[in-house]
Amino acid sequence: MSKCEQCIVRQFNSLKHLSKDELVRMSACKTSKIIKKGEPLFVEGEHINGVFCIKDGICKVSKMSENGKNQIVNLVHRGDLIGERSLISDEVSNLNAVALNDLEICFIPKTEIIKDLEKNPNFTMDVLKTMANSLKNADNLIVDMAQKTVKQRLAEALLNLEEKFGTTNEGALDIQLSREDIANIIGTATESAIRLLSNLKKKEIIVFKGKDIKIINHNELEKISHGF
Amino acid sequence: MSKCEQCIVRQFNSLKHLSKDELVRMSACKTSKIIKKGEPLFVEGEHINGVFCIKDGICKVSKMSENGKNQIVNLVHRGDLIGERSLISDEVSNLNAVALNDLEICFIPKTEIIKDLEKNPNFTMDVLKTMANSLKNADNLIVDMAQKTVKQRLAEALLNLEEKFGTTNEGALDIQLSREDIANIIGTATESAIRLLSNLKKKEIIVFKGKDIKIINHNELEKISHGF
DNA sequence: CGGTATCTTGATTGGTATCAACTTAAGTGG
DNA sequence: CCACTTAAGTTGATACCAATCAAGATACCG
Repeated sequence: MSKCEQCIVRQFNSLKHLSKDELVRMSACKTSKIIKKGEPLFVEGEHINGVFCIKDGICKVSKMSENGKNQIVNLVHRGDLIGERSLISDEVSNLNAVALNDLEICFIPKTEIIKDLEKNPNFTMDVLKTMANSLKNADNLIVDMAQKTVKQRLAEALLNLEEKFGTTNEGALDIQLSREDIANIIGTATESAIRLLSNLKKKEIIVFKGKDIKIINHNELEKISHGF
Repeated sequence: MSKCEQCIVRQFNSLKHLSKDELVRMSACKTSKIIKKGEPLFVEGEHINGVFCIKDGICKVSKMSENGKNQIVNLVHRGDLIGERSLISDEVSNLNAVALNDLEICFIPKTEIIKDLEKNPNFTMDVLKTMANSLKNADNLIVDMAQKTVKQRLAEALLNLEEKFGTTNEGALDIQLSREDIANIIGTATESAIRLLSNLKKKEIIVFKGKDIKIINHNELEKISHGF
């Protein structure tokens, strides 16, 4: 099994602030796992009791609404930590995490890492920073959901996806989402998302390359997301 | 000027974890202020550089959307801290805070309290806990905004307001909100909010007492918020 | 080569925003 | 105290957006 202290991925998240000693200790108690595409990493109501560090792959974080619809609240990928909240509160998870493609992750039990949270202020401060940033993003998302039209939200989502996940050699978004996933990101019915995507294609703002989506006219998409 | 170490309000937030010494030091550099109803505590784009502790009154925390509409993302009151994020990041505020009624607050400069954040793990952990909880609430709000109808959101908002702010002697919500404020909480046009409130009144689920709102039929309101 | 999941398009319905007119309430100054 | 002004609340009519239902097309998989 690979060692935490040699893991590159760690550089991308709060774990980079752990000392050599702390990493060795962590390495000894962590477990690695492969989650297949479509399989859950954890589900609503589950006790997580630790954090997951994503070594490879993309994971959709979602929540069920009362009417049975799935809302994706975040997409996390290589380098991200997930489940930090379980370190702080003993509540069960309020979110689902499902692999969007094959997922390679490490699980670090709460019992181990909690010591670092108490004794390593650099680590704690970084967790705090990450959480503060998530909170800011969440506030922005609330405003968008409440005030923007579905069309605007789709345009914005496409731009955000490109910024976050980048593009392939051919210029397509480097993330594969079903129409349903896209609908669940922007919070609308699948058919509505499909319809709007199809409109964007007609206007030659985006094109479909097989399963991939490629943005051609960023400028226009930007305009749409701002309500023009 | 009153002293932090004797302040009751402190018991309600993370400051309760500070030591006597820390409080004395804090007391020496804090400033007290009265913000009149309708006046801003801080606005979007401003450098806050400290935290506000609310001694009395209610403050609406909102964010402007691109189309010029105001979305209320939180209501904070007596005992709450606001501006914690300014301790962690040097970014300007992304939110507005406006007094809903006359507001009595203390301001503690970042330069002072940042030391406690670095050296008092109990305090840091409580800030972390508070933030984790805010994040959970924000996720829930995202799902509600994305998936619930305006009618559902109004019903839910009324119940939440009652739970958070309690009721007066006469059983009315112990918070005075304009129709516009209510609309900005649930993320809809003012007229839509008015219409729905008026419907709830017709069905004798709520009544208006002067400026106050009183919930009579909690059961029915609960049902509506769940989509029936 | 079926069979199933995903995708796509059309028609219909209902919810919500918007615009406009009006009523009521809340100051303000004479 | 009244007349005036302004803000806030209310209601109706209309148009637009998005959800839903239904049907068909395309891709995917054993």
